[in-house]
Amino acid sequence: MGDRRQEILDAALAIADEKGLPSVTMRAVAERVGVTPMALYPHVGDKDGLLDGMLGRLLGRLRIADDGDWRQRLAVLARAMRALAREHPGATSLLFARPTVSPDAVRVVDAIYSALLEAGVPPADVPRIERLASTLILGFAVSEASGRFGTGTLNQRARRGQLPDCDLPGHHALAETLDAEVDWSAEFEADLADITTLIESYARR
Amino acid sequence: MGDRRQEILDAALAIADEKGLPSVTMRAVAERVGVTPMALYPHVGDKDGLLDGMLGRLLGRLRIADDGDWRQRLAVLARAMRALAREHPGATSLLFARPTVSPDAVRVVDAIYSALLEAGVPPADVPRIERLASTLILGFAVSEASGRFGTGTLNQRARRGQLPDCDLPGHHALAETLDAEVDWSAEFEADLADITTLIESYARR
DNA sequence: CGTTGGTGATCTACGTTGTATAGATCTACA
DNA sequence: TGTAGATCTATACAACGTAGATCACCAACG
Repeated sequence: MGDRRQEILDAALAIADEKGLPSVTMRAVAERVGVTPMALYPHVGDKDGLLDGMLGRLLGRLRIADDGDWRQRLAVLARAMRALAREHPGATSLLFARPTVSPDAVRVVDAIYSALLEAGVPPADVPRIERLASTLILGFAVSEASGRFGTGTLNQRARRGQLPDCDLPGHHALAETLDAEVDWSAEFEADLADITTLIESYARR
Repeated sequence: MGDRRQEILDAALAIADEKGLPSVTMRAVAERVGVTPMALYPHVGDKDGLLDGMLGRLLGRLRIADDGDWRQRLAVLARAMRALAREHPGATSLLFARPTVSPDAVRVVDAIYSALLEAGVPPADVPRIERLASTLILGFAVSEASGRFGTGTLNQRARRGQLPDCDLPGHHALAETLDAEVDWSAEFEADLADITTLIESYARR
């Protein structure tokens, strides 16, 4: 029974990957599964249920390492999350759109709790630091996948050309830096390093 | 001409605030403005254009302080962003959903650039730190508005009850901490302080 | 063997959505 | 007075999510 459900969710994810989230309609998913639209309802309940299920399936794919130092575990988890977002850019935007409390999501949160505790963060600070870290990691992944970070050099140039320069002193001062291409993987690693040092600073109290 | 457009966008924002984003339909907005649905099209172009316009109007409301120390300016901007998100929770979810490059958005980015430069962050690091800070601030605002952070104590209890405790060592170890109510304003200020110290650490190189 | 219950898929239909297209109305200037 | 441009309206259509009724199957029991 859960077998069919997985099949449906995977079909929905595939459609989102290929043609974008708006193309994920009950009819399209049904056709892909080889079934009538109404046949989906016993399995996912609802269109919203389908989207929630997609998100759950996404988080379910996250492999949670349980070996190694807390730094390694955190890094592995973060990189896996980003990889997932790049693999499924369409579905990634759901991460900030709906408040999922699926078992898979809780499992991920728990892994971060454990890492923070092992690092030595005071228990009273752990929930907040977890939210900070996951917001940053998820935010990065979603921003990268949804294009919020800008789609490259072209965009940067267009940005500056679009408005009178005199109104944008910051952009003006950074002109040459902004024209350089961004290595997003390097940026992600740098952010991860910043999170790690932040955690270490909390552990030293 | 832009007058009518503003009126339309404000009507759409009002509907989103009152009845949620899914209730923002062309017909509902038109009725609120006192006009036929098709009359909206010359002004917003499209349904997506309407949503983009709503986001732009939101960012346009952000007052950007130009007096005071960079710390103060950053803090004022961040708090204004959060206040805006709490005022318009429905429209806030658009922030991570669509890659807006409106003049207003660029203005905000530029304000952060200026603050970072004044703080003494090396120019090569400024764009990344800006993305880090804005991702965190926006992520917090969106998470709070959309309920991703969990809706309170009830939710935390439900979370732990939902799964076998043995599988969740982190939650188990933090049991009493997780039952405490969260002061979201205090958490936001703490995050803001963490961002500030991070910026200072980059300025010291 | 026939009957029964329950599980899942199907068929049809309805209201709502975004929007293409064509026509109506008003303003301003010659 | 007439004409061009801008703005709103009327009508229509395809696609969407899904309620409701029906139907096919298949194990279990008499």
